[in-house]
Formats: sequence, structure tokens, C-alpha cells
Amino acid sequence: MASSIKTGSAGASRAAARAGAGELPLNQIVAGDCIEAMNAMPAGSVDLIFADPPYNLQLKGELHRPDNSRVDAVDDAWDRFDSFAAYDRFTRAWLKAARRVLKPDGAIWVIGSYHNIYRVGAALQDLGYWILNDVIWRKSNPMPNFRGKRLTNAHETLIWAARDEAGKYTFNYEALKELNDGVQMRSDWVLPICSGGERLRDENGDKAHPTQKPEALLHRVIVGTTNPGDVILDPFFGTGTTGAAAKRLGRNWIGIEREEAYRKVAQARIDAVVPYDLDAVRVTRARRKEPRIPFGQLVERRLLEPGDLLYSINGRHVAKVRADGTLVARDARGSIHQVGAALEGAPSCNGWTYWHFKKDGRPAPIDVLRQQLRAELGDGA
Amino acid sequence: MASSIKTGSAGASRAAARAGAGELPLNQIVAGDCIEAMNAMPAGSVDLIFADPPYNLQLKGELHRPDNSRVDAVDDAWDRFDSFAAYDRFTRAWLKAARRVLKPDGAIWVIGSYHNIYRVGAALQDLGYWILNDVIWRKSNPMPNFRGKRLTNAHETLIWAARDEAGKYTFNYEALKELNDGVQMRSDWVLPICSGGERLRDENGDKAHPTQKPEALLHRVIVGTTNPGDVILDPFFGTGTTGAAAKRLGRNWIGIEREEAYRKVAQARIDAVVPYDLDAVRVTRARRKEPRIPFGQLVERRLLEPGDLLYSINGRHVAKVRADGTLVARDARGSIHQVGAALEGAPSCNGWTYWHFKKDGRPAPIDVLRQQLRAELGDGA
DNA sequence: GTAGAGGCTGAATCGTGGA
DNA sequence: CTCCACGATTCAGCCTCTA
Repeated sequence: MASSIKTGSAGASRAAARAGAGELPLNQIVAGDCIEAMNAMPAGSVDLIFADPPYNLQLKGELHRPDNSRVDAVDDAWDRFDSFAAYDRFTRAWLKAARRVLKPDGAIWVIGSYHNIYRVGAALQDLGYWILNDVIWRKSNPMPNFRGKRLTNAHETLIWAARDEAGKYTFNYEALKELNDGVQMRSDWVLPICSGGERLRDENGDKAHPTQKPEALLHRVIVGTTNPGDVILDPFFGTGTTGAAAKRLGRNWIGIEREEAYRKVAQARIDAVVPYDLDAVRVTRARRKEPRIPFGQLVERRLLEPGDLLYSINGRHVAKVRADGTLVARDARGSIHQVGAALEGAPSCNGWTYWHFKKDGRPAPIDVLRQQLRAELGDGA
Repeated sequence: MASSIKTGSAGASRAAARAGAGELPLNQIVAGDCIEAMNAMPAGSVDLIFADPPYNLQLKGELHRPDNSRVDAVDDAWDRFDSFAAYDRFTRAWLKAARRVLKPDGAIWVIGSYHNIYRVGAALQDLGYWILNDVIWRKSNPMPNFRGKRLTNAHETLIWAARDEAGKYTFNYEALKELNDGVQMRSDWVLPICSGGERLRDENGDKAHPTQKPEALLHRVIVGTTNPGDVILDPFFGTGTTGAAAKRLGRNWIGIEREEAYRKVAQARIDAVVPYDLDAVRVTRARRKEPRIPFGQLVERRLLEPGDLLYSINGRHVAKVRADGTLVARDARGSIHQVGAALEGAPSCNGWTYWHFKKDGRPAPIDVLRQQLRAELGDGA
């Protein structure tokens, strides 16, 4: 997994040229402007983008028009409208380039504060992204408001959006539930700000980057919305938190960063990261991803036999197993699901958990028989 | 403090005419469209606006809980818009009318969710409002995500903005600090949703309004950003939570509401409110609990790393930590508690005391890591 | 009277894959 | 592309009923 820093103002296109058509600068930091760099990458090639764009609306010298020409005359004479308009142009330009490099089922995370997140959110929606959640990073140790003129600004906002409304985005529901002690992960995440030993410092002991994000935040994002081996792109790489967390978790990463000083710090940081071992990176798998076992197989394999009786979970109904894997009850016949739904007058029913068989005289859901069969057929979860 | 409902489709202008030039329909519910009604009011006459506009949810089909019960969703006509552009036109129109009736030092609160809040925030900025904070209402009891396709949507966002960048908005720093046990009020507020006895119901026992807000939320807004005697306007009055809280706290209120059914409920509700003594101090405080620290947080925060080994208290078993905070042992996988119980053949197991990690070569229970994290995160985790 | 079980509900952009 | 069967999926709080 060799890494190298691309340098020079045309670094992005050189990197793309070197990589060859259809190749990505995987696990590398690309130097240069993120819009140019993304436009030099093949379309539809990235699984996830994590972006921490500049917040400041007075982006002296950092704004670019959609055609990449630099916005000049950015000075204090700008009124608010011009400033917002310029920020919007910048935002829409990089979000458009980002959308191009995303796979159809890809997704994006953008983090921001009230200064910029409303511009970003509106732009995402206007460009066709589909917001899945907004997430609040609730800082456990925020900086107080010293002047007592406002509330302590104790959170930042992340927007999670699919490339398209129809996109089949990655969401590791079970893994996040596990991370949260067995209850669904909520949209508010309590995490401390990046400080102490995690905070990167330069030779003077000053912080290397003003807005370094905690790696725990990226851990949750990456575990929850990517799979091992996925490609994660960060267009505002900074000191490389995204790359460090991605490498640790066995994902591929691409960083884009304009400032050489940040690139150096990031590269050294990522070089020092030792990835977790592969089976530790694996994550609890959703049930719907497990191989499908038709109920009929239970009968074929004689875990249940034609004529056996099944009892509903509430004890109110009985059904008889038939040789073709259907059930017959007093008023219904059909699949385990159909009969369950019919007897309960429900729109649907999961027959695997609804129907119970007698095991040593005690009722057990037929799902345990399915599990048994899955284990036999060899299923490494 | 007499109250009366204005009726009729031209109610707004009639009310304004009756009030006479320069007068406001104080402590009254105005019938009609909020833009017309606000335009009929004198400019620069309102101290605070609290607005709970339609969220433009764009729901598709029906949603059922896992127990097959149907979720009673917000499908009212007033929440349907044809496009983001239509929603933006509506939003900018009412925000513009709202800005006109605000005093120069006035301020506005708008509440929303990710469906609409980015449109609202961008419009506020474009129209010249100056955002002071965004505030996160963290719901202590949100509705879960029943299909496991996204994060539990556990919060809503409020934007607090001054009419002008230069506005000398009202902010009762000390009062909010008192409300918050003597420490600065933060930008995230933990409050339960409106339910139980507070939830208004019609004669059938159905909820009178699909999105009634908790009065505690308005209490905090009003105590923090108005003074007694101020005029508070709510252009989407609904069942009058703003009016009820304002009356209780000795503020003047104006409600605008199109639907007669809501106006009736609101009027009866507010008539029944008995204002507090002027010098009474009431503290609304969310219940405080010992913060729960999921084992997964130890992994995210790298107090333990994926791949690390844990040893059972009796030394008989080993397990490996995974990235989602589960353990894998030879014959079991799952949470720290599940794996401990499985290996011991016990019905349950406290993983926090059962599992030990190696600290300076000596075993220590993982519970010490939890204690460490709890101290760092403080309360509210 | 009281403890516990069970039911109900809340601003929700809440399928998928094979035929 | 559509159609349709399969079958996955919930947390906190309040209210009611029963023992």
C-alpha cells in the first residue's frame, strides 16, 4: 500500500495521467484544487465522499468560479449578498464535481456549522443528491461563549446524502446498532472535540490545522456507511483524518489538499497508521444479507415433515405442514408468510418468527431450524 | 387580556382595519393566510417571531411498525408542495413579510427538519437576517426508524436569527444559565416530544394537530430571547403552543392560523392558561440520567482497538474486539454481554466486569475504561 | 393501593431481488 | 421494464388493565 504525495500546481492532472485512464490515485494525497482534481478522475468510481469544506464565507483567495477561474476582488468591500453568492458558486462547483466521481450507489457526508451548512444543504438538494439524515455532532467539551452574547455553540452538523434518490446506499445498520449497545444509532452523536494526543501539532507546538476532526467521528461514519475495500474520497483532506481512519479500517482512500504543509503532516500521520486486522474490521452482518433458505428446504431436509403442526407465536392458530413447503390452516393456505398474514389480518407477516414448532415439548420459532441449515451449508458471517 | 377569534376569509385585513393604524391584534388569533395577515400589520412592531412552518416531508407510501400497526403520518394538504422551487417561493414570501413586521432589534426562530431547514436557513441569510445560533432539539423519545434503513431521526433544528446583522437582539444569558443549573446554555436542548396530558386531542381522542410542539421548548425560547411585555408573533399558530407559553410568561402574543379547527382548539387552550406570578421562576429541566456508555465507544475512541484481545475474569476464555464493538470468540460472537454469557453457559453476564484487557501487562476490567470515558464526556452523553 | 404486564403512539422523505 | 413473493424491522413514555 505505497503512498506518495503529488506535488506541483498541476499535480492533479499529472496524477491522473500517471494513473492511466480509469485508474484512481488510490491511497494517495493529490495536490491541488479539489474541483480540478476530481474532474481528472474517472466518473462513477468512488463509494463515499467525506468533505469538511471551508466554513468561512470571507474566503479570501480561495473561491473559484465554476469554470475554475479565480474570483478576484474578494475584499472587505463585498457585501453580504456577494459573499453568499460566491460561496454558493464554490459550493455548487465542488459538489457537482463530487457527484460525477461518485458511483450511482455512492453517498456523501458534508460537515459544517450554521455559517455554511444551510448553503451546503440547499445545494445538495438542488443538485439531485437525496438527503438521508442530518447528524448532529454534539461536542462534549465545546469552547464556551466568552462574551455571553449567544448560546454556547456546542455542535456541528453533518449531512449524509445519497448520490441519487434511487441510490442503494450502504448502511450497516447492525454494526451501528452494535456500536450503540444494541439500540438503533440516533442522529445525534456525542463525541469530544479533537484534543490531547490526537491533536497534531507543528514544530512550534501550535495546532497543525485549525479544524482537525476527531478520528472517532470518522470511525463511525466509515463503519456505518462503507464496506471494507471501498474507496473513500476527501476533497478537503487537511491533516488526513479521513485517510487515517480509512487505512485503519481497511478502506481505500484518496485525499485532495492544496496546502503543502497539510499534505506533509497528513502523509506522515497516515504512514504511521497500522491497519486493524481483517477479521476485526469485519462487522456484524444484516440478516437480509444472509443466504436465502426457502422454507421448503426444511421439509426436503426433514427438519420438519409433512403433517407436522406449527403454532402461531400468540398460540391462537395452528397450521399443518405440506410436502411442498406450504401450510394449511383452518381458513388459509399458502406460504408461511401468507398464512400468517391471513390469520392475523395483517398486511404482512414474517413466517420465520411467527410460526413455532414443538422442540422437546416446548415451542421454538422455525427460524432456529433455518439457522441450523445455514450453519450446515457453511456460512461464515 | 381579552381574546377573540377573527373569522372570515378577509379576516386578516378586517382585523387590521379594526385595530387601526399602528395597532396590533394583541393576544388574538387572526384567521387567514399568514403573509396577508402580516402585511396588514404595522411595520416594525413585533419583538419576536416563532415560526413552525410546513416541513414539506414528501412522504411516499404507508409505513408500518414491525408489529404491523400503521404509523399515523403527516399527510395533510398544508404540507404538500410541488417542488423545492415552490417551497422556496413560499418560504421567501413569508420570511419577507415577517421581516417587515419585526422591530429593527427583533429576532426570529424557525424550526424544521432536514427536509426543509436548509431551504429556510439559506433564505434567511439571503433576505438579510443574521443567524445567531442554530439550536438542536434532541428528542429524548423520538420515533424509531422501523425499517432499519437510516439513523433514528432524533432531533429537529431551530434557527435563531436577528432581523439585521446590527440588531441588538434580546438575549437573557443569566436566565438561561439558571435554567441550565448554573452553566452556560448550550446549543443542544434535550426535551421530550409532546405527548401524554399535554397533547391536545379532539372529541374522538385523536391528536388535534399532527405536529404539536412541547411547551417546554417555547418556554426556553421565550425566557431566553424576550422580555415580559414583549410582542411575540407566530404565523403558523396551530394549536397555539406559542400563545400558551407567552401568556404564562407575561408576554403579548399574536397568532395567525388558516384552519378554523386549529384556531378553536388554540383559543380554548389559551383561555385556560393562568399566567405565572411575575416574579415566579420556573425551571423546565429534562430528566437527568446516568449517561450510558456503549462498549462501541471504547473502540471508536481507541481506548481499545479492533483486533485487541480480551480475557475472561476466570482466565478461561479469550475474545477479539471488532470494529463495530462486538466480540468474536471461538464459539460465539456478539456484544460483550452476549459472548460472556455464551461462553459461561449462563443466562446473562455483565461484560463490563467479566472481560479484562491487559494494562501494563496486568489484567484490568474494561469497566475502568468506561469510567474514564464517562469522566471525559460529562453528563448528557 | 400498587406493581407489573401489555397496548399504544410519535414531523418518517423507512425494500429487494428474481422472474 | 413491471410484477410479485419474500420477509425484515422499534424506542421511550404514558396509559390501561389485571393480579
